[in-house]
Formats: sequence, structure tokens, C-alpha cells
Amino acid sequence: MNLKELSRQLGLSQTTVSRALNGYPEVNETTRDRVRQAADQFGYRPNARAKGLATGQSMAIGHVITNSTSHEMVNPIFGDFISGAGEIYAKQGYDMVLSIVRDRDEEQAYRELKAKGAVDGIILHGPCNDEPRIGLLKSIGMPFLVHGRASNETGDYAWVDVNNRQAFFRATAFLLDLGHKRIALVNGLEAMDFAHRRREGFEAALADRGLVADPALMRTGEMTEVYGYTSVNDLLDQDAPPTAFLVSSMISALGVRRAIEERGLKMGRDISVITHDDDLSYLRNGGDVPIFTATRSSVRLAGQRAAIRLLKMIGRPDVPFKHELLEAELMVGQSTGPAP
Amino acid sequence: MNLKELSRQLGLSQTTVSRALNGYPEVNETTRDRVRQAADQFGYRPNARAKGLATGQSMAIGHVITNSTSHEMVNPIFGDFISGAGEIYAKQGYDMVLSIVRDRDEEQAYRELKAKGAVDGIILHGPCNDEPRIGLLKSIGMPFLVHGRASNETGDYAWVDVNNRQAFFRATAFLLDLGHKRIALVNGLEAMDFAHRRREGFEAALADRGLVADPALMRTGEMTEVYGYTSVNDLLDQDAPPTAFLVSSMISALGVRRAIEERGLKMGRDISVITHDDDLSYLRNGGDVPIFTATRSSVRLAGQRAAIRLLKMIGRPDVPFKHELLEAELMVGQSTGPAP
DNA sequence: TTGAAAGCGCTACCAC
DNA sequence: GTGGTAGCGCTTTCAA
Repeated sequence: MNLKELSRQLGLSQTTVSRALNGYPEVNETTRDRVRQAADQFGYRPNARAKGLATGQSMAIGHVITNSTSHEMVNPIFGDFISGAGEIYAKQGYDMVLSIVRDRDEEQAYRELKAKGAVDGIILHGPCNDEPRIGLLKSIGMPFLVHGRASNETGDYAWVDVNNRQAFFRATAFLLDLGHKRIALVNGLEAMDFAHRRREGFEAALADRGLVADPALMRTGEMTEVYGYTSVNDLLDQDAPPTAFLVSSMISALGVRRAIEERGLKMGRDISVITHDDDLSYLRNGGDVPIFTATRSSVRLAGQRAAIRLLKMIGRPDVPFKHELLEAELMVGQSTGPAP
Repeated sequence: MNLKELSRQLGLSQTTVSRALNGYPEVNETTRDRVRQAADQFGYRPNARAKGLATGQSMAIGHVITNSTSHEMVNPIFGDFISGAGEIYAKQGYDMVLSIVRDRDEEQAYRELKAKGAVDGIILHGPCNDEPRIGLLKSIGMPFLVHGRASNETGDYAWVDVNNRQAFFRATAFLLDLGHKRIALVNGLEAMDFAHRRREGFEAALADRGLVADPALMRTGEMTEVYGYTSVNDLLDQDAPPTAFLVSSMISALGVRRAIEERGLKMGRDISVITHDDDLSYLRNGGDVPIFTATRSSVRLAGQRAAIRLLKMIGRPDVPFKHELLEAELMVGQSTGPAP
């Protein structure tokens, strides 16, 4: 069923039917009701491509996530973020188009998305400290919002992030309070902004007590299960092994715990482990407030906020936003000059 | 830059330029080269909406994933599957549109995708034993492929799955070989087909040795971290607690391990744990062949296969497919009658 | 308050 | 081998 047919059924012009359905004020309310009812009955939906062609909008938002050649797995955190964003898009009648591209094809992917007119805006995932994509998106005139921040970017851009620095500061402080002296950091790739911030939080907490981070206790790498496993084994084989671990991702944490178990060490007695995106920290704290971590739930919330902001940027009406728990962990900002 | 401009620059008609770019044979090769070069130079990309409107194709595949109201997190396995599929789409010039819908809105979502003409085909995720969506998609004439299977579906449909039953059969058999008598199954929701199959594999391995599964040792639920945590605590508080756990998801496994750790039990001595989608099983087995599990890597492979098959179904040319490890874990099929 | 018609950017048919 | 043009389904002037 298309507009032509529908309007013929109704004995009206396409113009009137279109106007009725799109809420234009000049349509007689009686007519509008008739049209709406018929549209409902026939299950009429405007063809997205035709509508897009006529309006110049695609009613879609792109999410581009990179997939390095060395490590093809997708960080589960993207799933949570995207789930939050998707909910908002659905409510607003937007589609989400997901591009999964090799890092070397990334610039090309953005240009194509723009030239093809496939999306009205983009969410940029996984920013590095130096983030060339920000300049690129600006130069091609594609509205965008960054999931995370780019520390070395001096220009102006919108972002939504979880508070990585504070989370790692608090987690480290907690371990220090427990009496740990040798704390290991099993971090993500520190060229990535989030990992960089986590490290800063870690170091700041140590500095607060007059301590200096020991490079021998810090690992950085793609956050796979295998990486967690081998990191722990390396770290524990050292002369002065750590007594606690701060782990950047629940996937690595699987490997971390496995390695610890295999050595017959007992958590909480021989060794402490805190994982960044770990929903159990709620459970142990009465179920409402996060202790140290930016959990999966707060990432989902970040996705919602990001979607709302981007839709606003491209001129969509306000979406009512329900404030939930965890908001405190979330940061929303507009950066001019180096990211805060 | 659009076709009109480009053709004017070249002093050719839109027709010729279009034909040159789309590989039609009747174009002079010299002309074609000129056109290609100019298109390259100006960064010309045909507008996707206009092209779609003219051809009736959207050059996009939809992935619909449901998001139950109780449990908003996205299973990381979707990310891996989607990453594999996305790679294929990109190569073939297809976009992926991702719909995240509440279960009760699902039928509506499919109808809309069809009516709007947003996608040329759909990947159906997370099928239940009784899967009404299969009938729905057939009735609205939307090409689709199922990621998984629907045991109670008697009609004909294409699917790609990992071998859940065999994986759980082998894992159970292994635990029995180790001498375990009381093995717990921490499974997903058994209305879901994958969980149903996993349970069947579990029970079949027991039956093979003349044993019967003890209902008191089986748990079923949404695979969250908290679920794993509470399940283990419940199970271990019983009079005759299990000595081994078979866990359906690495997310639940995080909770499972945490609970075990907290009780001061030692893995491998007091208790054994096998997790379904656990990439470390490679590491321990020389890095090439999966022991028991359908790992994240094989799920990624499944995504590739699914994309290829669906594209074929909607009449796209063959994609060269590189056979990799793990293929043995993968099942590809066309079901007529109850799923095998 | 309604309708006719142009036009969004492309493909594909038909003529040359 | 190349070009003119109708038409995909919608929105949006402009006219009535």
C-alpha cells in the first residue's frame, strides 16, 4: 500500500493524505481522522527511501565501530551502549545503521556514509587520544557525537562518556585502604582515550598517598580473555608480584580470574580483583549505587543520552528523558579545547 | 556531487555515466575509464535512497534483536555474530540496520521494516522453541535467515547455528570422565531454542551412562552476572551440592566464579566449571581446536555464513568464503519439518 | 481546506 | 555505444 493507492481509496489527493498523516495544521480534523483510520486499516507506512529522497533526510543514525585486524571481537560494552541508543531511536522513528569496519577502511566508511546519504548523524565509538575522525567528520559536514572523549583534540565537539578517571581513582583508593602496596593495572590499549583516563585515575590515587605507579605492574593491550590470562601469569611470575588487580574489562577479567584460580590463590585473602564493568558491585552494595565501577547499566544509560543529544543536534524535538540511577557516573559535555 | 553534475562535467548523459559505473557491457571501455576516474576524483557516490527508489532495493539487511523488559543487557554473543555478518555486508556494499525492540513490539517492528522498505532481508536472532516470527516473516514476504533454530517449527526455513547440543554433550561427558556425579547446569531460558538444545546435550550425556538429570541441579534464567551468582549460591546451599558446573554464558560465568571464590572453594579441586562461550578453551588446547565449547570465534564465523546465505537468498552473487578453523562447530541448514 | 504538479537522484526502457 | 525520458513514492511549493 502506497500513498497513491491510499489516496485513491479515500477519494482524496496525495497531498491531503500526506498532510493529514504528517500533522500539518491546515487539514480538516474530520478528514484527518478518516485518513488516519484508513492508513491504520491498510497498514500504510510511507516508503522510507521515497520519503528520504523528498525530504533530504534518511531518518537513520550511523554507529561506526572499528574492528582491528588483530582482534576481531566486539567489546560487549558496545552492545549495551547501542541497546540504550536503539531504544531512543525506535521511539523517534529513527533507524540505526551499524557499520563494522577495519581500522584502515574507516575514513572511507565515513565518506561513503555521507555521500550515499545513508544517515543523518553519526555516533563515533572508541575514540583515541588523538582522534583524526573528529576532524574528518567536521570537514565533510556530518553531525556527530563522540562516545567517549579525545584528550588531545582541541576543537569543539559533543560527547557522552562514563567517568573512567573517577572510577579508577576510587577503585585504587579502595585497594590502598585495604592495605595493598603492589597493585597491578590490567588496562586496555592506552592509545584509546578511555584506557588513558583509567590509567590517570589509577596514578592519581597512588600519587595522593605519595606513591608512584610501578611500570612493571602495568599492562596494556586489547581486552580479550587471553590477554587477561597471560597478563596475570606474567605479573605473578615477577620477583615482587602484585597483591591486587584492577582490570579494565569483564572479558579480560574472565582470563584474570582463571589464571588466579589455576595458581591456587584465594581471592580476598591472597589477592584482590576489581573489574571495571562489573554489575555485581551493585549486588554487594545493596543493589542501587555503584561503588567503583562504570557498569554495563551505566553504559546503557550513556547510549540513551548520546542518542538524545545527537537527535537534538540534528534538529529533532525533545525526548522526555527519565533520570535513573547511575546518572552520577555519567558525563555529558561539549568540549572546546582539550577535553576535561 | 550527484549524477547530474558528474555527467555534465564529463559532457556525457546521465544514462551513460550510470551505465559505466554499474558495469553495463555496452559502454565503450575508454568512456568507462574516463567516467570511473572522474567519479573517483570527485568522490561521487550514488545516493542510496534515490538508487533504492529506482531499483526497489534498499541494499540493507536488518538484524532484529529483542530486549526483554526484565533484562535490558545485550548478550555479547550478538556482537560477535554481527561483527562477522557486518564484514560480509561491507564487502558486498550492503548496510546493516539494527533494530532493538521490546518483545511486545516485535511483530510491529517486522511489519514496519517491510512496509517502509528499509531492508531487503532480515536475520532473526534468538529464536524460541515455538517461533511465531517465522510464520510472520513468511506471511509478509520478507526474506529471512534464522540465527539458531526453532525446534517446534515445522515449516521450511534457512538457518545457521552453532552446535549447542554437541557442545554440551561433550562438556558433560568430560565432567563425567573426571568422576563427577553431581553436575549442575546453569542454563539460559529454556523457552529459547539454544538453551533447550544445551539441556538436551546435557541430559543425553548423562543418559549415555545410565544416569538421569536431577532437576534440583538445573537452573534456567536470563544469562546475567547476577543470575550466575545467585544460582551458584542456591545450588551450593543444598544438602547434596554439585561438584561441577556447566555454565551457558560467559556473563553468567562471571557471577558463578565470584560466588565460588567467595566460598573459598578451589576450582579444579573442589569444583569444576565449564563455560560455553569461553575462548580460553583454545589456549589450553594448543590454540586451534575447540574442546567443548562453541566459542566467541565460532559465533563470529556463524555471522559470516549467515550473511552470505541471506545475500544469496536475495539474489546476490556468490561471495568467496574462506574456510577457517571451528567450522566443525558450525551448522548450516535448511529445515523442512521439525529442526534437526 | 484541498489539489495539481514539480522535483528529490537514480535506473531502465526505448530510440537513435 | 550513447542519449532522452518515464517513473520509483514521497514532500512541498503554488494555485484555487
